[in-house]
Amino acid sequence: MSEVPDSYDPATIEQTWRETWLDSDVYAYDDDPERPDYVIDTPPPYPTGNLHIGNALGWCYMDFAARYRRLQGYDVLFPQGWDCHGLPTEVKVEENREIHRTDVSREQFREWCIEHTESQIGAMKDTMLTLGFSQDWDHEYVTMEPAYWGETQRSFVRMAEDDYVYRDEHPVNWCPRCETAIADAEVETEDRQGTLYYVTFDGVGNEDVEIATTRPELLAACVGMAVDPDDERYEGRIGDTFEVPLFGQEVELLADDDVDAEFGTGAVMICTFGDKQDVDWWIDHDLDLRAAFTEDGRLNELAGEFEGLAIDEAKAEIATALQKSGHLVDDEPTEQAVGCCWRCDTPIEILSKEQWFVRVDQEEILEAGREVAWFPPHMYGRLEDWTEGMDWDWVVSRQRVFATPIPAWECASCGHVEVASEDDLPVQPTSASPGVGSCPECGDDDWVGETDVMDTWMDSSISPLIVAGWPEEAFEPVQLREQGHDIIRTWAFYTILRTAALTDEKPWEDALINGMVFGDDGHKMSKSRGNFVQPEEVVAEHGADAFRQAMALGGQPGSDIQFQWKEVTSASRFQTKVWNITKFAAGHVDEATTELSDPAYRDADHWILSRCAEVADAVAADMDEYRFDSALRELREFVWHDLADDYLELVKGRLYEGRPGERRAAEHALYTAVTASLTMLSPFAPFITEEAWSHLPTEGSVHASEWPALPEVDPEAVQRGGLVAEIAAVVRGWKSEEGKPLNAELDRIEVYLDEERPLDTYDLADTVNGPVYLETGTPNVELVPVGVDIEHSELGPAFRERAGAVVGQLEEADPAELQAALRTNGHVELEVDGETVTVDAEMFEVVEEQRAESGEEVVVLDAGEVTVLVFE
RNA sequence: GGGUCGGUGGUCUAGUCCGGUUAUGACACCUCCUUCACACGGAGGAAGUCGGCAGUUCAAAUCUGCCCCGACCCA
Repeated sequence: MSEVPDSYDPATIEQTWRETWLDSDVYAYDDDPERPDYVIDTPPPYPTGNLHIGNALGWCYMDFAARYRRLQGYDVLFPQGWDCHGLPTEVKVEENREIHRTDVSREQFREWCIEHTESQIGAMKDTMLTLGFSQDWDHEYVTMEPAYWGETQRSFVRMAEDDYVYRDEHPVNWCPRCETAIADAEVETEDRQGTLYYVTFDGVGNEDVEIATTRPELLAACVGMAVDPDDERYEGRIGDTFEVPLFGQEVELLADDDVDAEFGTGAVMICTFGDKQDVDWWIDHDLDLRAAFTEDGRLNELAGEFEGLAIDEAKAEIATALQKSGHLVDDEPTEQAVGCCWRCDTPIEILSKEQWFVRVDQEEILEAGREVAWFPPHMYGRLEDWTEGMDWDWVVSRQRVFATPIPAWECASCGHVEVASEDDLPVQPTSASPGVGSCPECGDDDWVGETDVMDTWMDSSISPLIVAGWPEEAFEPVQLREQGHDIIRTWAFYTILRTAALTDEKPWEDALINGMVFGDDGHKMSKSRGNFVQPEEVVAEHGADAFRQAMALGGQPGSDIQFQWKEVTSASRFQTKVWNITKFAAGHVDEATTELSDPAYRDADHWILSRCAEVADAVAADMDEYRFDSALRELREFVWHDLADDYLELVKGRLYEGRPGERRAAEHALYTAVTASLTMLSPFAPFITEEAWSHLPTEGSVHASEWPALPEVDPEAVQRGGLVAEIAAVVRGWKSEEGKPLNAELDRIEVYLDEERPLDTYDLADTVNGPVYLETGTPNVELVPVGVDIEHSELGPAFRERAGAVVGQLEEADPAELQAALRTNGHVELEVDGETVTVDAEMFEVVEEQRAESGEEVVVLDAGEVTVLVFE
């Protein structure tokens, strides 16, 4: 406890707590067998050096959950990993050092990549600390370290033993710029403007046929032609032979249902390979393989005079040549969907290559996926759609350097492929030999180490296993995975696949999916649009707590949210409120307050404590469902209106000049409500709540406190307290309307209750600033019936189709007459459509307005179930 | 072309699953109020065809169908 400064300055206070927390163990995972675990499979981000606002949203969600679970008594493990391997770093290093990766040794190149990555990690970690995320940094993992990638290798070895991993030649997606195979998930379809060429294929002993293609550069790889079997234009032509223009190979016309007769001329050429469709036809019709492209996207010797041309050049030159030779009939612009490399946007090719694959067992993945609780639930659909649409196995080998080495060797003598044993790991097969010694097939010992490395997703897709202590410890699903919906088809998909393959388990209990963060104008953030916001900018302006609150309130988790500066403004104002409440409370409570036994609570105290208990339950229910938006809204509502506006105003009198027993009870209730509020707010605003906590007679950190569990209180007292609060609010509202200061003195007020109740007027008198008299019975006022209040749920079902007419009659009738009839008969009778209907008392209420009788110097106020007379 | 999610005062958002007071709150705007935690406050006000059209129902922001618009995913 100490003097509370008048204003709260996030910049200095947040920095102080950041440092304090780093040196403490408030966020440490204790591995305590007494408490239930709450383990988060934190995303290991790619070390770009910049934690953007979209990342920040996901980490806010995890941090809210982690902090909430700690308060609930869980032993929380919130680790942080870094997914280091991959192409972007290789490219960056090549750029920075002005080299090509093949200019230096693999070892040297890896070294430089590691060096580069380390500095990027530092920058992102700083942002995480700035934003107040509560990871346990003793549980940090870095995938480029042998300790990690050795486990990636182990997972590979085990999956090879279980026949999930195999090596084979198969057509794969190939990025000619990155010069590596890539998986389906790494191919993004882009709509591009292309040209559709109409090309004549000369018939060999029969009529010519015209085909349509967007890719004349593939003519050298043409191995067939196809039409729809039902296409009458080609009736009787199936089996005819044609000569491929310019290149001369002869191909046959096939019939296949998959040909779209509407497209172009209805005839297409089949090449190895233009797209996945070509691969299907190639397999179905058992065609030749004519590979016309090199790995760097040029035509090879099959293309004759066009050899060495890049794809774009080849397209243009071959089109020109077709025109000269008279084979180009026509061309027209067309829209086409082009598969591109998601890292570099280069259109991909399909090459047939010897590669390593992971078998995709769709049913196994879906089964595990269904066992996970998805938040929101429809996100499971994304996984299902993607999984069901998978038609190729996952190609996991990459022809790159900075990645986990594939732990395998090929025998130079007999071609036998030897996968490492677990005892060899971690291993660099390019510089070590297999532990097995000589080749088990031929006995030779001339090993060639595998130079291919693994897809980076092979590293990150075992993250839940790693954080859970696999392989030393038997794996059990961890509690939470948080990630964006954009990577369900990759990270979520691969993680479920791998966890099922390696452990036969689902990876997580809950999968919480965040949406994307858009700019203030509702568009995707981009520098060119000028709507780009960095988390650091927001922190500099209003502090991390305000940023975090804005993230929580942007929308419910799962939906895309717009970053709104006004949410930050409003959060900042709320924090001022919290600060002032704390300042006020700190002036009234001390250590003795906390030790008070059996406080002489008055009704207002019972009321606020019971409200607080309700809020604690409601907020916990929201937090359990990851409804951070709704949780924080409820908390703000309570703290601002119930606690500050109503309760504080009610007990000021007692606190400033009450008798000791009653004063101490108010102090105790105030202390209880304020500290409970701080605890509940601490997941959202960890800094200000910690600072506020430290100014109150509390112990330790707010982040080590317990979720409020307030005792049940007498419901009667709560009800009376609520009434007192309402009366105070009504009088306050009236004073304001009259233009009076809120502390304006009143002669007296009279409170009329239906029945005699021991309403606690002590606090009320101080608050309204005048004596309070409790009266029973009817006040000396005029009651003027002014309208009706229809109970639709009673009246509607009773009259069904006539309900509208009945309501109309009731609303038009003179309220005074309705009331008279009701008092005499207990019901009213109305003429509806020439028929007399009876409307019972429970179907409507006559609304009365209370007015002072003429000439009286009194104001009548209506506070729900009571009437208040104010005498000035 | 298929699928998913969304369309609520000027702006953003809750409510929609499970139909029934005056449709929630924030920001901005207007009026009034210095009061011993807070004017970064308090009390009020104005502002909404709940995307459109049909349907179901006594009753629809909420259920059903179709359509329009937007975002994303897939082809």
